Amino acid sequence: MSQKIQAIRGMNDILPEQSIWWQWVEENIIALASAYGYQEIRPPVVEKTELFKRSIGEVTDIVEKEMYTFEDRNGDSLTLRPEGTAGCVRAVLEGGLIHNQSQRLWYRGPMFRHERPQQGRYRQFYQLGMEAFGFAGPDIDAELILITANLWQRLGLTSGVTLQLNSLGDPESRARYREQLVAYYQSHHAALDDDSRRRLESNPLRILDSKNRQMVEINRNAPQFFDHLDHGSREHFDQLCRHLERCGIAYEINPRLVRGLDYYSKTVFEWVTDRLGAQGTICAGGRYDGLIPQLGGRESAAVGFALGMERLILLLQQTEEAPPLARSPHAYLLLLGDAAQQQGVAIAEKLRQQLPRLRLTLHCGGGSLKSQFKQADRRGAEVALILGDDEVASATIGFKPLRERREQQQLTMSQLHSQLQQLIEGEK
RNA sequence: GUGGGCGUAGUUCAGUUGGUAGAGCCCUGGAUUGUGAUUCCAGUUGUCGUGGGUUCGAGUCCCAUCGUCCACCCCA
Repeated sequence: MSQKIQAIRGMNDILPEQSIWWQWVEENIIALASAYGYQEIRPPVVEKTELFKRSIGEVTDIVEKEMYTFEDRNGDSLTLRPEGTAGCVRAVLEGGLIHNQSQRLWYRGPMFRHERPQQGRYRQFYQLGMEAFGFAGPDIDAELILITANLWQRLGLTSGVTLQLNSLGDPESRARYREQLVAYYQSHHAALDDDSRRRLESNPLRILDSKNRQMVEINRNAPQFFDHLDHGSREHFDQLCRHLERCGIAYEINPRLVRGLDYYSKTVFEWVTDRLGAQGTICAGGRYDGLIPQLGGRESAAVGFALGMERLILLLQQTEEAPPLARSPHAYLLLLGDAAQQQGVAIAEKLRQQLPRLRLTLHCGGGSLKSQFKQADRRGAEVALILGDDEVASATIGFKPLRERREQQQLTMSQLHSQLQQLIEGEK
């Protein structure tokens, strides 16, 4: 036997036991998206490397060491997308979708980052994102947050997640604040840990978010961003809070909430949980008005979020008592004897043609009736349909309910048709 | 990139101071020659992650390597 080939580290198979959960979550998201008037957009998984460098920021960890970058045959540098917003903005500009008009869009799909895998973090991971273009006010910020809150509700996630909010201000006030912060930390340089000294160069705002206990004291006395917020951003933020309050959405203001990606400004938010180990953020987003001109478009407002599918599903699996119901077959057709085996495929196909919504599994491969019944039961079928020599001779089919106490019946084909129809209409 | 835990059947795991590799579940067949989910009986399943070393003898001890999980960094 030759060597087994394994999947790549951090890139997992979603097996049927798991895909039930994925389908359930995705069905809810799709329903919500259309309920709020968002349309799906599907940009490619690969883009020019330059796109991510320009949008995410040259000096971020993602761009510096986590991207799957390779050279195409013609020498272009290409990259597997590490996040969804950049490609989405590129597509929207290229397609002319935000030329003098607004758009509400959503996307889903795999993202790639070369990081060490751990709980809730993988090299190929799935994000679901929503982006709104051309809306400058806090109403749309509120709408996006409400969509996520609505999603948790539909998924039965009534506790364990909290909403954190912050404002990063406009670029000018953020730059001013950044200067003050750098000055503050430089005056306490000796007290900083190694990570914080490094962040002082790369992303000083991140120091505020340090997990190191040693940093708690020094961070407490650091200048507060809220004191440096420009009037417009302050007003925007206050109105967002009022909207959320009127909708009964609880939130916490977290002045240390900073986004890793360069393009954010004004509103930022995160949904966090303490039930997933080190990966507490299941959904994060914010406003990025500056990104579109950065990618060559005309000045335009933009706001969006992304949620991590694996993290959300992990959390749901810890919270829900039972997995969502699988779409088990309505009927399982058992075949016994040569005559039945010869006709089985055609009979099953005819039933599916007549009843398009019927979920019918055909027993393939023969075996004893007993073992065929076992299969029917294990697949979760509502009824077993029995076709043997007797049935072929009398042009009937045996109909045995497996989930309720009812006698087995011998039915003609037209009786079978109406029984199956009842079964289909009987669900939900 | 850094640190720690763990690798034994499809799966969950046991395996004594080093002495011929086990159990539950799953699966297959039978008890019932055409009736599942309960019960009883029988049966299949292994490069003990891989390579090397110590030893009369290694799943067990040592070294290396790979994989995996968790954490740091960073992020959804």
